[in-house]
Amino acid sequence: MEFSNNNSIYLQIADRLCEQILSEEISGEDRIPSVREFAADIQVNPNTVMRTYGLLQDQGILYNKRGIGYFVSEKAKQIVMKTKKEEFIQESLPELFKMMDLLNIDFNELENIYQTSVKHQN
Amino acid sequence: MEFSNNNSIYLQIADRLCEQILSEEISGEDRIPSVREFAADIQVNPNTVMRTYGLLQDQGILYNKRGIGYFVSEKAKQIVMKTKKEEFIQESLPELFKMMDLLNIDFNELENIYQTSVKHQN
Amino acid sequence: MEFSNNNSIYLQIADRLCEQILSEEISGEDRIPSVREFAADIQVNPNTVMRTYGLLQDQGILYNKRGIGYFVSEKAKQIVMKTKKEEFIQESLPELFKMMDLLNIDFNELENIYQTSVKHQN
Amino acid sequence: MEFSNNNSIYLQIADRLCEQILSEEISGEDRIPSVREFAADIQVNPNTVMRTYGLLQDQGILYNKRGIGYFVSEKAKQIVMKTKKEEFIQESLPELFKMMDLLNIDFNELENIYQTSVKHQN
DNA sequence: GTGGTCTAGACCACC
DNA sequence: GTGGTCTAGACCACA
Repeated sequence: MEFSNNNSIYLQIADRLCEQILSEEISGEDRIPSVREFAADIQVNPNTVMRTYGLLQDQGILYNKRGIGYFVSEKAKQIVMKTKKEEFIQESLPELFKMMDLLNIDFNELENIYQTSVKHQN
Repeated sequence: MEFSNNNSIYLQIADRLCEQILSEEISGEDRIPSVREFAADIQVNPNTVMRTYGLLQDQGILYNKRGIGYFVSEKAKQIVMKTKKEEFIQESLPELFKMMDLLNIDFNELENIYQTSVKHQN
Repeated sequence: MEFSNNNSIYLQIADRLCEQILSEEISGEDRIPSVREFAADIQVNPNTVMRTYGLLQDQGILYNKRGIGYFVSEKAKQIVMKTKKEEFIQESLPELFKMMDLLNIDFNELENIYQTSVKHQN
Repeated sequence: MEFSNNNSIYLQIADRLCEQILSEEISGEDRIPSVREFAADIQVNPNTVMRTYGLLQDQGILYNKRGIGYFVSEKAKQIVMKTKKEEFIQESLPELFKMMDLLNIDFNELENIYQTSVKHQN
């Protein structure tokens, strides 16, 4: 796994897990890899993974069975959905719209780019 | 001037100057405040302002007349426009579309939010 | 390490690192000393070393692994070579030839000085 | 007149005057423009020109007749020649040869470039 | 441990 | 007055 330099690694890992939960690649009650295993897998310091798991646990997205491992909680998708949506609407979008204004990009142009990008996904 | 904690101060200052260039509050060949003056103005250490000015100079947005001060370069707006637009299209937009996909937000919904936010600006 | 007064310290450090890269004392993927370590080593403030590392990172000569340290990038030698060679041919040489002209030094004389200086290196 | 950012302006002016003396564009006992006149001519602060004249006066290249102006001294060319030649051989050349070594440029290559540049002057 | 940022204060060359 | 550099020391997030 590759990491950008803008964001801290443990947050990038968290984001990736959240995406997998949203897209249901992993879902309620699945066991996720152990800290060490995951760390080895993505070539990262175990402390870093620990930090990710801790964060997601605090948010109720993961839970821990002592001695066994970490699991995706039943409400995980719901929580992630809510959190991300709030963040998206209240933080990302306003910034985005402001940028569009400064760059003189109107909504039609945005729609064009969107249609194009959707086609490319097929 | 107030600063958020997510981003370093010197970058926030840079962003602010770029916005002023885009909105033509300051434009080609204008002299901008001296390092010390600006620093006092926004209650920040001169070194921090120096860092901002240096960064923008490296990007060709500002230039320096020795012993006189910093000036907005003729092509400043053009450079800022290009840089920010690339960043927007290659980084912000893909993330936006990905997020819309994951959060099940379709384009109509986005447009609604956009229209609302535009109204609020007036 | 000793520093001349003509040039700023952080640039002299950068030059030294570049020379070591050219002469392959340090090469692709090597880790270089941490900011603090290097600073202590050459008796200079950490900020000054930080500035050097930052500069070389901007040029693609160094890169950073978060929390681990700075490394010489794979293409470092290539980049340094290209940069320095351009600088040499487009700036140093024209000045050299102009100076030779003004000082009435012909090419044979230059060659003599060169041969002498080469001998002294052995 | 345009100035580079690497060197202080007053030194660039001094260099230019020295070149004109070496090439005999201006020579022994010529009167050179007054500080104000020259400053206006090259669009520079009079203090800066003052500094140049002062420097060259200290080196015996210019002399001043009070109330009349600055003049090129009789031995000007001789002095400039000696000073520049020493500087050239003891400072510029060693640095140049070191660079050639690091960049793997041998003397033949240098000669080729020289021949080419000489042709282009004709 | 690593880098990154910021402050405070100093000194210098230069215009 | 201007920028430019450097030091000392602090604090923080991160691996």
